[in-house]
Amino acid sequence: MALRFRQSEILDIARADGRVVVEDLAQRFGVTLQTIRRDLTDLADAGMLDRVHGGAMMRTGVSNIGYETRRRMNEGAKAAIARACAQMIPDNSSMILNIGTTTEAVARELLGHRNITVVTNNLNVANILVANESCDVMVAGGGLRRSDGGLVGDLTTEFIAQFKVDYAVIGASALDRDGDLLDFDMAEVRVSKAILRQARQVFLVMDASKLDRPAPVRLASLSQVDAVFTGHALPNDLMVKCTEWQTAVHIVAA
Amino acid sequence: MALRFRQSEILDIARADGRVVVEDLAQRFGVTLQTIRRDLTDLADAGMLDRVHGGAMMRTGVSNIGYETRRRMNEGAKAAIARACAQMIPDNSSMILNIGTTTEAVARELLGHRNITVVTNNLNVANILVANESCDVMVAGGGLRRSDGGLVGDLTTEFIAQFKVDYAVIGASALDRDGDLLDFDMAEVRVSKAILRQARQVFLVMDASKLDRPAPVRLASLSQVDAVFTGHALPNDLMVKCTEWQTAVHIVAA
DNA sequence: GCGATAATGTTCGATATTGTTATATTCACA
DNA sequence: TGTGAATATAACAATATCGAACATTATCGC
Repeated sequence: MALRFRQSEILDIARADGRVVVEDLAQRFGVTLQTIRRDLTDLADAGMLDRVHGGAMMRTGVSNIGYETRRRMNEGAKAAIARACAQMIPDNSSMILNIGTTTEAVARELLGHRNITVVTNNLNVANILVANESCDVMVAGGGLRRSDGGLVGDLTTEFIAQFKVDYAVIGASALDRDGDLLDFDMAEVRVSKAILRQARQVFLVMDASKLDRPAPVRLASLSQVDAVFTGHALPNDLMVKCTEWQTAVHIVAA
Repeated sequence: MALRFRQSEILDIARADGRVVVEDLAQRFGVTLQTIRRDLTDLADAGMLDRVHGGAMMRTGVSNIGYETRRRMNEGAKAAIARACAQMIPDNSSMILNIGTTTEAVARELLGHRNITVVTNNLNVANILVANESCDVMVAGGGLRRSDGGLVGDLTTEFIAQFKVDYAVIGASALDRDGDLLDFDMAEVRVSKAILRQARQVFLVMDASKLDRPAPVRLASLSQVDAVFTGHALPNDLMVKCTEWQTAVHIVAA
């Protein structure tokens, strides 16, 4: 998009004040409200501003918004998947929960469990489980990623290595046709690998949106997973492999 | 959700003060109570605030009556102390913040600092500083204490030992006449001792209620502290000792 | 100058926000 | 546990803002 003269000035003002008001701009530039609105919609479409009623504002920390959107996505399905997974986890057991909005849903479903120990590198999981008095929460140390409340890094990996738990409940960004679990971030994957090593049983929770989409880093194979909880059936060839691998597949209706 | 102007300001205020009051906001923005309530409900629905009777507060996760009471105690004084302390901490520096409602107040005052690294064993501090995009947050791993969001235990101590920072900002439960800092919990004290070892300068923040009351575990001596920020003057004999020890004492008016 | 194209202005129905009022809830205190 | 005050919710009316369609004006290449 070729920035018009006025538009680039609007951006300057927005950067300085954090926000702009349609009425003010119209007056300042001596044009009609409609013209300013057109400018703002253009700028918003180009992703340089967030349009709001009456004006526009600088982009709010992309992080939170993106995370909120992801959290809302498939909310019902995630809750159902999480419930199915939580039902397989008995009281008086220990587990690790990693990063991901679906594992957070599992944490919510664990609020009623008694006498459990949860190790997590997800700050949101910790915040959720504070409400369960009968749950020991161990927070893994590490650098806080503000996009999703994840704790990642070598220190996190080392921390995880100190535990040995009954269950690992993990999410993944993607699952490809070969049955490989994929993710976007190297540091996060290192932590997740450590989690797999430290758990006697591994549960994968994953909503349907994760099926067959690309992500660069390989985390593990479905063969290393004891049970998958997901919303839609897996492709047939994968189902066959799962049988070979003795990986239980739980398809959960929302 | 597209945040309205007012809503994003409300969020800023909430982040700075930890909470907002419907009546105050209505007055400040010159709108009716109903409008503010609608804003707060929206923000709460979006998961950015927790709605409470009469207003809203930042989500702490830690919802504990005792903790809330402590946090409210001396609120104004704590904020003033925290501000004085934060002013001594420059941009581009690293620091450790430990457990305590006063250190949390310091975290709020650090929301405007640029390019800082904060290591903390306090989940609330981490939750607060998520809002500062220009702040690297390292969360120390360990067992989560739900009474105050503190992370404690040997793992926490080990984690802390891996850092070396410019400043330690610590709170203490009590300060006795000899200038000894005291606390209630052994595990927490071990962590705090580790924090002292890993910092080049030590700041103690403490509201007046901590003066001269009993607590069983000795954490350190004022002589190990570089500067104290507190609300009321220390007893005379202690002031003399502080001069000997070259411990700066900043008395902050609320 | 002329036609084509882009930018702006004008108008108006649709939508979003706020205020107002009446009615429920919740809280603090006895 | 009950009571009054404070606070919250819901419904509706009054404004303000928006977006689209079309008319008008400016700009550009020829």
